[in-house]
Amino acid sequence: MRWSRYYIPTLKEAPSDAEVISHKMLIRAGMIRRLTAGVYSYLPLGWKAIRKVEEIVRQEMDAAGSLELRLPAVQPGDLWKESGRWEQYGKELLRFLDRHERECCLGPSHEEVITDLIRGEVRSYRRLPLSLYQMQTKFRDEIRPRFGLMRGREFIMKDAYSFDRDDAGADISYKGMYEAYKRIFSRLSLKFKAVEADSGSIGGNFSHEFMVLAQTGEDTIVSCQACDYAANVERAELQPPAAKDATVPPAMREVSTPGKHSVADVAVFLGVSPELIVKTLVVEADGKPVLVLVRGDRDLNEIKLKNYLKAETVRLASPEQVREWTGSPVGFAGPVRLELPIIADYELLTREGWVVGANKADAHIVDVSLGRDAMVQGYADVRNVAAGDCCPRCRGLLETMRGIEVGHVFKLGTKYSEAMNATFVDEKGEEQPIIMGCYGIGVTRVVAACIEQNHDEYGTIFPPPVAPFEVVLMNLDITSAEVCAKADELYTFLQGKGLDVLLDDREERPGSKFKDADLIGAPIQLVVGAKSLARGIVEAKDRRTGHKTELPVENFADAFAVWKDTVYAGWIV
RNA sequence: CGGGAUGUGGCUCAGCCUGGUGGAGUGCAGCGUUCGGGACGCUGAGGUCGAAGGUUCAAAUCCUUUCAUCCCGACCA
Repeated sequence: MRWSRYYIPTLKEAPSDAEVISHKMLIRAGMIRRLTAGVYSYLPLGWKAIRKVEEIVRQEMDAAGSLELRLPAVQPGDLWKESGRWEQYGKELLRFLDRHERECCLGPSHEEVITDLIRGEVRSYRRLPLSLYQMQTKFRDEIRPRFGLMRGREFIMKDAYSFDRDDAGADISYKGMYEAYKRIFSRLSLKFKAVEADSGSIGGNFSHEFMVLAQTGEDTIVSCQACDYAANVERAELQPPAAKDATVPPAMREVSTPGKHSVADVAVFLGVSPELIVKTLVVEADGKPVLVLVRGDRDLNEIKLKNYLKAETVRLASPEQVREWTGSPVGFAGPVRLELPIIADYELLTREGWVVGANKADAHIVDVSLGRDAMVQGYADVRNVAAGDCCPRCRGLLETMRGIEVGHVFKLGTKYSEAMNATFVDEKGEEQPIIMGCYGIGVTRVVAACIEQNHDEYGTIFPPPVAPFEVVLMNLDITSAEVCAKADELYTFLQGKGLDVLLDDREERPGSKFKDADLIGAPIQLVVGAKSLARGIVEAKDRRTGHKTELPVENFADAFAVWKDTVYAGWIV
């Protein structure tokens, strides 16, 4: 491709509403433009990167035996009522009425549609197992879309679905997809980790997320330094404590803590460590109050709590509810003398003598023994894992890191097949529900994740498999017939080698060409100019390392081949 | 949905407090000088100052409403 004929509207400055690096870079490099909140146009360069990701995904899905198809984006509300998600999904489901006032939605995922398709077609065990996938635009009306392609309301996703006769078959399908995902993200040169995850509203009982490691990731993941345990912090478990300090404190007593309603304030005011304070969280579980106790320096994990309580909805109570239920403003709730269900985190078993809220304004109680002074109904694992905790598998040390969720594999089981009556007839002639799995990859998010993981102050640095152009070939002297001839010759040569080459033949000064080449992130830059040509060389730059090499014009083919291999080898993760 | 902020040429922003002929940089078009890490000079095009209403002799500026966008939080696959 000749740059003069291509369209890459690069910008010196990023729009002020772009927060994260990938968002800024995608816009500055002329790859995307925003239409409205969370909705972007993919410009030629951006679309080219997306297509490269799609192609790798497609190759690996095909290799894993999945069959590509294409399902509708417009879906009837009735189908979603059958699965129960019409009510469950909430406002994130983009709904509308058609001209006949029929309820419709734009698909945020396609479990319903694919289950509907299969239940009408697959009737016999002889047709199973079956695996189908598609690349499609998904619609999720996020409360707060942000970070460019990272969390949009409209985005491209690869979603695959497996259908099996039994659990053993479903396990094989799941494992197959898990392995395919590992190959995909490795081929994309991403540093990633597969972690155990909560399965959320899609349903099912077991899932793994594929996380691209990056500081700007929206998810926190924990991993064990000793074994291969890794999990989303939403899911990561903690074992009950092994040891317990049974030292009983002296009688509890109330102390005045005027205006000190945060753990940090109370700790400073009383001169104690936050680890000695019990944080009492007032929670509304299915409309009813529950007190949840965690150590002052810990965070409540609402998903664990929800699972423990077997509740439909769990949320922190409003300040009004806190006042009504505990008789005190937010910040002074406590477990002493309160007739509400109380759940405490396991960690609170390790010692006694806590500082707790007194259920009245400006007062706390010290030397509290939860066993003696409060009515704790149950101890459970309800807090977030933090760095320094013990691995639930091997008791090794856990560490935390940030990740961008780019893929998710679920074992759905029979959630949808039972709700929607998708069955097959087995060898014995008996009707059985199909066992399902579903597997997603956020294609557009992968592009953003690539940039989050690979960039510098000058622009994006694309891994070769994702780069819209692998080589930018700069012609610095377009008025020189000699330079043009050589540039064109190299251009043809490189294309002949199967490389995606962008020949910068624009009427621009060299400085602009260098800046633009850095910005769009091609892993290889080649420079042809009158000066270098006079010396018989072509300048080559490895975009990732910044190293420059001089390749001889004579015998360029061999020198380039060797050099290119070393550049690409540097990308292997 | 709660809290905070911002809407002024394509982009980044000043002007608003204290009302009186709408600005700069960048980008764009033309000409000239330049030409290996975003050159310089001159000329030019481009704005219903987010929208509506109000106050006023006069509104980008003050008031009200509204829409949009962003940030924090809550919510959530």
